[in-house]
Amino acid sequence: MNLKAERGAATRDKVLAIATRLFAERGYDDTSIETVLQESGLSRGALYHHYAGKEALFEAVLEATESAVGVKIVQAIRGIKDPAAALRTGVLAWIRLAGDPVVKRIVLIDAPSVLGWERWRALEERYSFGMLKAALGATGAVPAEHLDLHAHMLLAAVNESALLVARGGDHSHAEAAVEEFLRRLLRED
Amino acid sequence: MNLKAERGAATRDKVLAIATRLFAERGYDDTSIETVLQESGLSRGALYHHYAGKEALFEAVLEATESAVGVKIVQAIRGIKDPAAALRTGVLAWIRLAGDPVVKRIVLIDAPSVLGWERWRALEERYSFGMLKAALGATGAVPAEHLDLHAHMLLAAVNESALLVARGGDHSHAEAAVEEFLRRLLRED
DNA sequence: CGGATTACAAACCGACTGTCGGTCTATGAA
DNA sequence: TTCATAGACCGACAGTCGGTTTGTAATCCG
Repeated sequence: MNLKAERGAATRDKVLAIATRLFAERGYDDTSIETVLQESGLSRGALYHHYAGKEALFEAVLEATESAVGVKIVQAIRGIKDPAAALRTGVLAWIRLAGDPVVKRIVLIDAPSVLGWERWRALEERYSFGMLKAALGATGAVPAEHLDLHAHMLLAAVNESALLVARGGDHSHAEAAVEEFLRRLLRED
Repeated sequence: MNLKAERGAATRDKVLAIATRLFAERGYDDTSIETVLQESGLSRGALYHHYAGKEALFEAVLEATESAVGVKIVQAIRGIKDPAAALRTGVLAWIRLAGDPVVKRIVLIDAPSVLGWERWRALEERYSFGMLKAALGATGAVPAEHLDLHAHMLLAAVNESALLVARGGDHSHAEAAVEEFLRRLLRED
């Protein structure tokens, strides 16, 4: 189980990379399996052998993207002791990452409607949301009974500003606004 | 130009009502024009005569929904003098309205990916966002240079909690959390 | 070696969106 | 009253797309 498995994995990776690019460029709806097939030189049968369908392919793309983003955010806050500082740093890192058109389109725009809100939420729980909730909880600035909801609202707020930045807003101005927003939420100053 | 125009308007309204229900129940992708035709008893040609395509039909549905929501929110805050109270009341009203599956699915989930983020934003500007920005500005609690971004973040946060409630969360608990969130943002207490 | 499994190929199917030529009828001017 | 026009509506059709099925070659393993 070596040569075959490796070939399969290589094919999956190739399709994943191409699909990621296409989904990011054109969005889910306007990306046809046909195009993925053409650009990868693969046959229908091969693709459907590795992925159950278009939606499953998108889910794999989403998962890979979220995972990559998660790793970068962890790197950004590594070594920061003060919980509030870690939260602020992580949030700003996330905003910069979400500026990437790939992240923007796949994670923030298409994911909820393609997977359905429920499944999207479950996936977010394992990535951005999970991290943010932990970081927010560590600051102790929010009453425990509201932690979950506040984390959700904060993430949504941060995602929105990330989209605004990606749309072409003033980067540093947006970051300043987010920092102010955070200060108010944590009742700092 | 009376009988004809009326017939046309009646047909448009009928299609709009049926499409609204179907889009809300099944989502944009899983709603076929075919089904809309069946349920309305209309022909393909007739529908495409009134609406340029599936996307245009969705946009009309979205616009009608947003408009109806806007009217209800205006009613809810009518007569309230204190800006902060008006903001709080409007936000809570919006959360309750967004609990409606129709609003949830059409406005909050499908709209961004169907219209594309840009066009969705432009439409929101004329409805929920516009109102919220005005209300937030009236409180004077947020520095002018951050008003726009704070309004965006606040709306996103509120929308998220609306989705959480619609998903089956504790209604009153969520409202309490949102009120707490708002107090912090406005630096009240 | 030989059956089982895996990777891939290609023809094919049903469903769907959008187009196009055409019909019917209300309207308003001649 | 007549008649040209325009808007409402019809249904066949083409093209595309997602997904299925059947088939083949290579690899793995007992």
